[in-house]
Amino acid sequence: MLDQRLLRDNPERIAAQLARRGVTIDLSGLQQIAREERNLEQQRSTLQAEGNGIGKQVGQLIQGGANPDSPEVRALREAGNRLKQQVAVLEDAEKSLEIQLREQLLTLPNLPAAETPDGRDERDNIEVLRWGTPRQSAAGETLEEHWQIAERLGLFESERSVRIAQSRFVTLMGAGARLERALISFMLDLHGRKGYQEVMPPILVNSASLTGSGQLPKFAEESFRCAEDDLWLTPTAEVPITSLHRGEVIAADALPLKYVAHTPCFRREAGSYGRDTRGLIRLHQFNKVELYWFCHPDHSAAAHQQITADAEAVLQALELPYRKIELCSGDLGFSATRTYDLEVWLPGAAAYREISSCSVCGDFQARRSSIRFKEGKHTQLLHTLNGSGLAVGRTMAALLETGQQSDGSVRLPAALAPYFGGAVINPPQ
RNA sequence: GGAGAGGUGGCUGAGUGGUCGAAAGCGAACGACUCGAAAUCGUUUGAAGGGCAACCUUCCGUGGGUUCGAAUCCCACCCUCUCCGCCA
Repeated sequence: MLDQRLLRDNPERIAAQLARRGVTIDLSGLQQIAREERNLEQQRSTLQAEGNGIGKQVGQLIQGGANPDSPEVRALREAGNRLKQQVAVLEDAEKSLEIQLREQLLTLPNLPAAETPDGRDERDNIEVLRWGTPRQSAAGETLEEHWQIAERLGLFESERSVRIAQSRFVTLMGAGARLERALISFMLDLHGRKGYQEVMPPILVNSASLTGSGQLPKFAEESFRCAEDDLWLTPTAEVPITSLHRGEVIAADALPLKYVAHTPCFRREAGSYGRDTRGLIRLHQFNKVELYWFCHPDHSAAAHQQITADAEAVLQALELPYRKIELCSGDLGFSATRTYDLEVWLPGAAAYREISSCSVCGDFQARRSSIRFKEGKHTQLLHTLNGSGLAVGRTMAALLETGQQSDGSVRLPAALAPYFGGAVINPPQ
């Protein structure tokens, strides 16, 4: 959520920044509301001060022995009543403006950081670097896509999963299930050694949590919902982790708080009919290991570099070639001010695919969730960052395509062997 | 699901309808003592909004109500805890 003071004083600046995202909006109406609200607040508080004075007078008179029914006291009581009515009217008007204002502010995305390059959509994103040598098919060699490999090796069931749930769900089987588990443990351990505290949060989250991290109110159609209970299946661990400290004031010297969590993530993938229908790339339920920082505003830019490096470290340890993309202003997610995407090379598909997104959200989520820190006497909003480290299913896809051998087996990176219990997946006998 | 108890500041925990934003303790900050530290003593220490200085308003789970005045009384809701039942 954006700062109301900035809205009152300088809506042009907000509009200019939102324009970089491709959001054109006239904020003069909102500014009016914000100013009118402040105006009412001032009037109301003056009247309340008057009323408090009357209350105090009455109290003193009665304690001093005055008759509660004396004309003097009665006159004061009547004055108090009149004030109370006036205050009630102002209060109602003020409250309705406040609600309007908040409702509308909650639908506005975050402002892009100064460093974020301008652009309209993903075509304007900037490639920052490439790591590793992408595997290309040798002469006469055909590289399979991961779902072909997985089917051949019996790593998952897709058709039977439709029976269990519906399309876009898979059941990992045998070595496939074991590899998923190995990857989760491997990632958690790797990040744990770098100072991230491991957490396993609820994956059903309430509306307040989704609002706090920015998924509501605008993106309700992206999440699965248990309507009876005001609970939703979390689309990312970013949601429960943000709310882990919702409403708190944290001591400055406790920052940064760094968390890593593995959770299943649930997304409706509305509007992606027909895309990535096979395999592990786009599912309603997938595993993800998420990195999350609560940090001091002065350190968030550096933290963004670090959290991205921590995600890259997983790809490097798994020997998976990737490239790092900086998103342009038009391609940023709702809550982000600046984002790096990591795209892993899929040799079978001969394409880079997103496997991690590392964003700094400034105070946007902190304001929605009221998460502050205290430094000396001052309490102020902190900054939040999140990054996938990594999306597990897509990691498996990359490993299968990268490690595929001409004999039909798949070779896994050495780092994974202790977790998986071997470095090769062989075809079934 | 049934019965009971309770929700107060960073934490623990008092609170009779009338200077209660709230005792006390802990924690924290500063100062004194000390070569330094501990201990001790003293002072300070909640948040949001508005003016941005004095100051004003609001906030004791949430929302209503009674009253000149509510942390305190009334109503509804939410949540937590304990016991029982059920259950991995």
